[in-house]
Amino acid sequence: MAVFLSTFENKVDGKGRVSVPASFRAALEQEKSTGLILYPSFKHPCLEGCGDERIEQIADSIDALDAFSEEAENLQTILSDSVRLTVDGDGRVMLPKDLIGFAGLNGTAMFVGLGKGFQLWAPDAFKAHREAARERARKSGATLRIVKPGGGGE
Amino acid sequence: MAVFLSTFENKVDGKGRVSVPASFRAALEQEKSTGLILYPSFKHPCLEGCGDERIEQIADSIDALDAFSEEAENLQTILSDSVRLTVDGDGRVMLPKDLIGFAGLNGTAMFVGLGKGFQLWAPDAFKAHREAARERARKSGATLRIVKPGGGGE
DNA sequence: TGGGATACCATGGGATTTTATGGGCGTCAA
DNA sequence: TTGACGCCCATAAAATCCCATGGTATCCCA
Repeated sequence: MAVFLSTFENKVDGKGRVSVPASFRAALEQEKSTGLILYPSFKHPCLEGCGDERIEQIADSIDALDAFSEEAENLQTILSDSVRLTVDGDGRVMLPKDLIGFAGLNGTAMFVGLGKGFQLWAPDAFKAHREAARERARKSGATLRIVKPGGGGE
Repeated sequence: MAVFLSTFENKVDGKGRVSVPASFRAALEQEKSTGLILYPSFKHPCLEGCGDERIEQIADSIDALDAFSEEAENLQTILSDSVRLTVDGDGRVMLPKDLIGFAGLNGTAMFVGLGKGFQLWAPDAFKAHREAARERARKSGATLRIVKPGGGGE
């Protein structure tokens, strides 16, 4: 199965183009995605990315709901905020201006692999986010040590 | 499968013409639609749009209902109010005046991708609607998880 | 094991093609 | 004849393609 791993820092040029990391392209091809999907994250100032598969699943799921229900409308916002980008011959995509704005990208973007999907962050925002996550991990790690003494700590 | 994604803002000229977004045209062609279908939404001040395939599904669904029920009669108005528009050589359609009036279009129209179909909104009305929907979507994160169990993504 | 050759990748800058949009002209019907 | 509508053309902006370059990792062979 295709997996997005590691973190890559690539440049966003004046035209809004970024190189998609080679390993991400390989993962996309493996799930037969001709392009990739991006949409603004609900939780963070970053973009969520994935292959075609996931969007089609979402579209199908919405279709299964009562067509005019509020629930369907909520989910539809994902679709209306999504963009489908095609990877050009050089392995790059063009980021729409509004998404660049949403994520605060300014010349550089970080591709963060999350397994079945990935995220796109502005470097500073990502570092802050990562620090916070590590901090939380460290604290919960302390809790774990208390629960299981004798385990190897950090 | 054809999927309508993203949101586009195009101009409606004095003749009532609008360019259909290129990616929407591609989706329509993919499902071999000779044109596109529009009908007034009965929930919102906007127009609902789709391709041939979708309208046939809707017709079938209505047909499956009890023929003389009130529900069936209500839904049948979708079909009687529908218009089929042909896309001209430049990728545009002509919006009938009554539909322009219904959606309150005034020089600009927003094409909103919703997966199997799409909507046409006046910009101001759409922005208000989108804000409300996003807010609800944010609060109903649990619902999103139900859509794709085992899937993830935050 | 070292050094050179090679392939791949990220990136920059044009050139080319697609889109969106405005306007004009002819046809058909009221 | 007048307006509505279909078709064609022109244009500016934007997206897409194509090629060139430099750097880095990989491979191969001595």
